Amino acid sequence: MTERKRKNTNTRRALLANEIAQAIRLRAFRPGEWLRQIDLEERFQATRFDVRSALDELAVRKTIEHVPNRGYRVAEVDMKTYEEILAARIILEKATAESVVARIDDAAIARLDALAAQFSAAVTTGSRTEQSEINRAFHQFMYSFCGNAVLEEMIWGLRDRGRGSQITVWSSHELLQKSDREHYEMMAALKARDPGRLAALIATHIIKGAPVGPAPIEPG
Amino acid sequence: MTERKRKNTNTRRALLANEIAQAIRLRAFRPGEWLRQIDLEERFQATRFDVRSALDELAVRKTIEHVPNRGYRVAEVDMKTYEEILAARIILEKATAESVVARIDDAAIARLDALAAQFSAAVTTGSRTEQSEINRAFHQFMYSFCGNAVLEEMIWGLRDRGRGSQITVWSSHELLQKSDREHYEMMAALKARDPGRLAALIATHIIKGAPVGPAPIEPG
DNA sequence: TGCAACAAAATTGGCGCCAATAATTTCGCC
DNA sequence: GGCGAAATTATTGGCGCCAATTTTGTTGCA
Repeated sequence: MTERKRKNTNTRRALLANEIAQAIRLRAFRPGEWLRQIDLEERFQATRFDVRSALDELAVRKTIEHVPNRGYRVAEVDMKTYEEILAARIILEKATAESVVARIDDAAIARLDALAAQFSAAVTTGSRTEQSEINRAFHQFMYSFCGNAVLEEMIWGLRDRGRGSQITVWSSHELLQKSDREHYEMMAALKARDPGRLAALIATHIIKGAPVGPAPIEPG
Repeated sequence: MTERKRKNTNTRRALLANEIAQAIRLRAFRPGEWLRQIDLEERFQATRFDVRSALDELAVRKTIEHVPNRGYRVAEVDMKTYEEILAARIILEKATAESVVARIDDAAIARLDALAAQFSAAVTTGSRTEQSEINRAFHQFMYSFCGNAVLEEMIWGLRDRGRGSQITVWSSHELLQKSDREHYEMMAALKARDPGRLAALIATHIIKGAPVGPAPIEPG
């Protein structure tokens, strides 16, 4: 009766899908770029069948887009959808504040402090992808205390989808520093056990991290 | 320049996936039941390949579950996950209240009134699936005015996932009547342009529609 | 020189076959 | 007669092949 464990998500397909998803996250493939199956099977040492399965999965997850008889390309999200994604993220991520404050313990707060410090360091010395990964780790660890796996999953799905926009996440060094500062403000709210303040900070963090105003130009 | 339309979601796969999803929604296949590929290709007159593609898609959407070398079965959501889904639904559906109130027009309110009346009728005369479909139509139409397609999509994804639980949605006739009454209370809040009240009603509607207390026993 | 039609190459995508694995039945032994 | 092991059957799943389609390149004509 104790043997209902093996809920194995299909090993190979999901594995490759995540590899490709990560490559997209790291901007190895840029929004709008075509993903040729032949290139992928060579790059990831996979069979054509696995590549196609993985691409199908990513298409369902809206990470990429499928055009019949043309292939798959990294999803480009238009401005309207991007704003919808941000609005949805604000709703979901704000909603974690209360339970995160309630459940997080001192050890976890210490670990978050360390991650915030890591981000501070990366702001000056690290590469763009390092900054991104540390930032991700910070928020992922914080949200993991909300006690709702379904919610978490949706948040990360949305964050991934948002990458497909033209908006550069930290378009200037000032914004990067602002993000850095806000991390510490969140830590303060956490330590003060103030969920309302944390929620407010999360909202501005999401909005300010991606400025809607002057859209930076992306060279083709 | 006007020809960037054909974002054709893969026709056949998605079509079959939705057919199967609907069958699951209508309880033609019950949670935990195995979906044999041979049966499906006969039932839906599709090739084995299409069946498998559709099943993969549904597995990514968490409507069904894939067990390697065993096949696909309708997802069974455990109690913990079910509560997480409800919590997430409350967050998302409440969040629509403000913009729905702001955007909905009188014609739409009239149409919603009609749907509420249809549901009232179905409470006494209709079948369980009729009730379910009308209820779905009511909420779908209402939420369609929130102006955020991403949000809507997530809401319907969660509602579908929730079907996999052991909980019977309207476990008694009283709960069905309660749902009916609440629809009219929502209409009143809409007409009064009171988003706060609407949000509160949505929350209780979700909680009360699926009682957590006395879990009804399902014969194996 | 520009444009259109045609030909060649490259890429995607449907599908059927058969090996691998699990479920079921049968058979033999205790 | 009950239990376990081996054989049989059923089902899934990996994969390669080739047709359909699109893109690129070329040629001929105005």
